[in-house]
Amino acid sequence: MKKSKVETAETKRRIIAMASQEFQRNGIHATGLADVMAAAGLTHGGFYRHFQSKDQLVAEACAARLETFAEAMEAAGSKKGGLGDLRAIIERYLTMDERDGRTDGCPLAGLGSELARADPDTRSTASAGFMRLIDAVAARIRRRSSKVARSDAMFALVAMIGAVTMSRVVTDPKVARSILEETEDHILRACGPAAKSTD
Amino acid sequence: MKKSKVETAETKRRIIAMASQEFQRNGIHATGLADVMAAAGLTHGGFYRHFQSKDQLVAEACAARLETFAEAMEAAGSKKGGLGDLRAIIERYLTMDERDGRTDGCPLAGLGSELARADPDTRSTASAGFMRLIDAVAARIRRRSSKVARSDAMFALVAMIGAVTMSRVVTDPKVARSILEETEDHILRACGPAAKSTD
DNA sequence: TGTACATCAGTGAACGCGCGTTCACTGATGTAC
DNA sequence: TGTACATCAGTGAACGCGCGTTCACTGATGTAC
Repeated sequence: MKKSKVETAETKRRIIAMASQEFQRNGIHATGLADVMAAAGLTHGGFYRHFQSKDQLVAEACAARLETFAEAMEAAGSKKGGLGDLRAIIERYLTMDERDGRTDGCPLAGLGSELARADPDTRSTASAGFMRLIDAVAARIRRRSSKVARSDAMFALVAMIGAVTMSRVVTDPKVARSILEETEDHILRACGPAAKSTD
Repeated sequence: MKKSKVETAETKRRIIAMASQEFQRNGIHATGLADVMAAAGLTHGGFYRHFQSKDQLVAEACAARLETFAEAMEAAGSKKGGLGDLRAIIERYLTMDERDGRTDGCPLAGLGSELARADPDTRSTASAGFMRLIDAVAARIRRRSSKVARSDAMFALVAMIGAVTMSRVVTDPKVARSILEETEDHILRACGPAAKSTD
């Protein structure tokens, strides 16, 4: 039962989408290829018509999710017009919906320590996504130089990634919420329009 | 070959120490019990004389490493006398040695996304360790109220955890170093003695 | 203090299971004539 | 346009492997007398 090129591409896209969802929910190591293929409505045997290895799927799923997530961030930050709103981006990231997996979450927070041990391809992909997110955030920070804005954006991102991760580690939802809220306050104070700065 | 109580306790301590090391290096999922037992100089069969399950080992190893790491932080922050030095604590955390596993690393950064999916016991243990680290950092931050100091300390910690995690994801060591250095600058600016604050 | 016995830390083989990967096969599709 | 054939996406069984866990066994220890 050969499929048309369009169908084949659509199937591959669906496998990647399901993989990215399962990895985000259960982690990379804990997600089996059979789980992913079943979620895509296929049997596991067909996997190798589309990918050379699980590692390749991990890299492509990571890239796809970073793409989706970066678009969501850029959209959230552009709603209010002008240079865009830093607060809107941060509020989209630091929510209980993000913590509890009710949004298309950030793979850097969801898979951070697993990505740190992933193969070079996946880490390169994740690095590129990180840089793109930095640019998206930096575009909403007004500073004398773009270098300073990028530095502030990088800091805001690592703080958000750490905050979402720790909000998930912590068992008490109230503590989780306060981690997210306090982080938001601190980032806005450090990087918002009125922040003191070295520029 | 029954062992004395002292020997048994020492063996268990050694298993936990080796486990904490292997988990930190390779991740929880990727570390097998046989690896841990071999590192402790034992065969895998004896594992269940000391633990009920791998989950229990994970919880105890996490607790042990957090204890060690918190002590190292407290010691680093106390060297220079007085209330202690925030900068010394941050400098101990945000180093390439920490990134590359040449120190007794922080399990919150090393295992973050895996801990977020761990069983409740392990997450409770990790939460308690996180709170202890917050206290250690807060003790080096001068603010009008201890509540504000704790809030600043929490923020400094999530930023450091995110920074170390991302410094490991990123493939280029120069980028990794700059993430660590810029994060240090930003935290000192946000939480250091001269920081503007809401208190 | 000396003897007999119960305890139990540690060994190493074995358990069932799920993993990533391979493969012979099927049959609808795209292609060549 | 119609026919014959090569392609290849997807199936489902099978592969070797390592996992967490169990278990019968060993033998040095602690304990009871």
